[in-house]
Amino acid sequence: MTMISRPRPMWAQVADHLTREITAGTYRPGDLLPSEREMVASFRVSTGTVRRAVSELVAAGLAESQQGKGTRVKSTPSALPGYALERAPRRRSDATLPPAIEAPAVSRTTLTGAAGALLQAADHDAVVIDQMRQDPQTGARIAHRTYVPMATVADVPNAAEPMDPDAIMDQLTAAGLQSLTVTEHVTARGPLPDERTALGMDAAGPILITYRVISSKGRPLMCMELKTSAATTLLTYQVTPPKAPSGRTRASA
Amino acid sequence: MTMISRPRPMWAQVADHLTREITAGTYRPGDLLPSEREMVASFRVSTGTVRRAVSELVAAGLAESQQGKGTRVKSTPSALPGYALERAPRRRSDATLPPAIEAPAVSRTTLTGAAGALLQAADHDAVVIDQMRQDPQTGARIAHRTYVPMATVADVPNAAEPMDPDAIMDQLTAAGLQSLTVTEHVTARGPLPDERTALGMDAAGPILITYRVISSKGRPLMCMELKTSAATTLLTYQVTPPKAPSGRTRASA
DNA sequence: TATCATTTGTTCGTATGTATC
DNA sequence: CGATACATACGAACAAATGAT
Repeated sequence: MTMISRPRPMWAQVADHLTREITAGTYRPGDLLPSEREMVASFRVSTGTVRRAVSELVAAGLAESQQGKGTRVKSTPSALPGYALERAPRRRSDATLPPAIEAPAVSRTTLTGAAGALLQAADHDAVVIDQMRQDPQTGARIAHRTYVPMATVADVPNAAEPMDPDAIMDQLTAAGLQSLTVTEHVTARGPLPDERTALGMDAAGPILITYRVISSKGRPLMCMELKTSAATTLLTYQVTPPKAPSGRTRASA
Repeated sequence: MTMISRPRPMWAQVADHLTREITAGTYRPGDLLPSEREMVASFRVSTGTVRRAVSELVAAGLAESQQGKGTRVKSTPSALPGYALERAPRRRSDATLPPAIEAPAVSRTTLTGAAGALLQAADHDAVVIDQMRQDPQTGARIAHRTYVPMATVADVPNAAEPMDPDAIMDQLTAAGLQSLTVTEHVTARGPLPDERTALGMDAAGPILITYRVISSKGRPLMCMELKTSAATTLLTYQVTPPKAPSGRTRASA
């Protein structure tokens, strides 16, 4: 049982508590959360408070409610959506990131969810490097996280050290890894209460998440995750027009 | 005053009503919406119902609430966020869209919000072509909309007719427009209640929105908007690794 | 500075509807 | 059919921020 104190809204505290229990594995994917009535009893709060907390989890993609059945922990928290819409981008221009406002924090975790799926290394261990960044002009914050699987650390010793995102490619090629490809995935979801505070999101609204995966000959080497408030950030891609429209003037669908 | 019947949840009906009044101009950007108490009185519903409705508008980016002041209509509904994060994509692969499941609907509106800003033609008139698409495998729905400003219609007569997105580039080059560039913008926000039904979103969660702008020599010609449920769709971009890392091995930040 | 009315934010408790098993 | 669980709706009270008096 976790203590519930005053200043932070009680619905947020309940949501935090459930989030911790889910990420800690107390409730495993597919499990049913306690029913609303049970939580009302155990947390000693009203139904509205519990409903608000659960709806935050659902908005964040951690759980799924269904009338008559219950609220179930999502099979893979923040997993990848089923339908992949591939876009056709081309031109290169330096991927500029705003400056860091904190020292990088290095830790180690087990790969789960989207990062695990994209790195094809679910349940494997990885080094994660967290660094908060902020655009001086607009104040927009970006939570930057790099996942480096242990297999990559073995091949590229420097990879586990915090470095500028632009310098990573150089390190990989210096380590002899060839034919590097980069794929970027974009998705969005509602923020968890603690993500909202970390990103300094005053208003409501979802967060944009991009995963940039660097692979060598089809083997994923590392993954860089970018979380920003969708309300303050616009992702922009330069795209090539379909190559030289020679003769194929396709008709309407 | 709009009639409020039963089957659709009352909070959704109130949200729909407010959305119509905002888009119709009854409440202009910057205006305060009626206070919760006033709406409770005028709609004859409870405070909770009004709060739910208003929170939907806020999540969709149409309005902004502030304690002690009121709820204000956002300066530009679904406007562009301030901070632009430019990514560095490269490789081309055909931008595949799932098949259409409805006949295209053509209408005409005034450009506002993000589309108006991106086309640099706010408050100008444009032809809009709506077409719902659906992926057969996953059932993911995509609301596809093309904005063709009247200025472009004048130069490219066929542009105002529904056609396959891939064929548009051909039409533009056939009309003599040169050095075409394509820029794609990605953002996300909470869905309006009617968008949620249109996209068949059962669960909660935000929608991903991409704007693909085609320009000729810096002049925006048209804009294609794509709205999908973020829970079911993953946007994917192929990106070029920074060109030939010759010697510049940048150190950490 | 202090007070007050207004407005949104939070929390409570209850009742009813509806899907699931 | 009944039990369970979430969804909707109601009404009340107090807290906290705001702006004017």
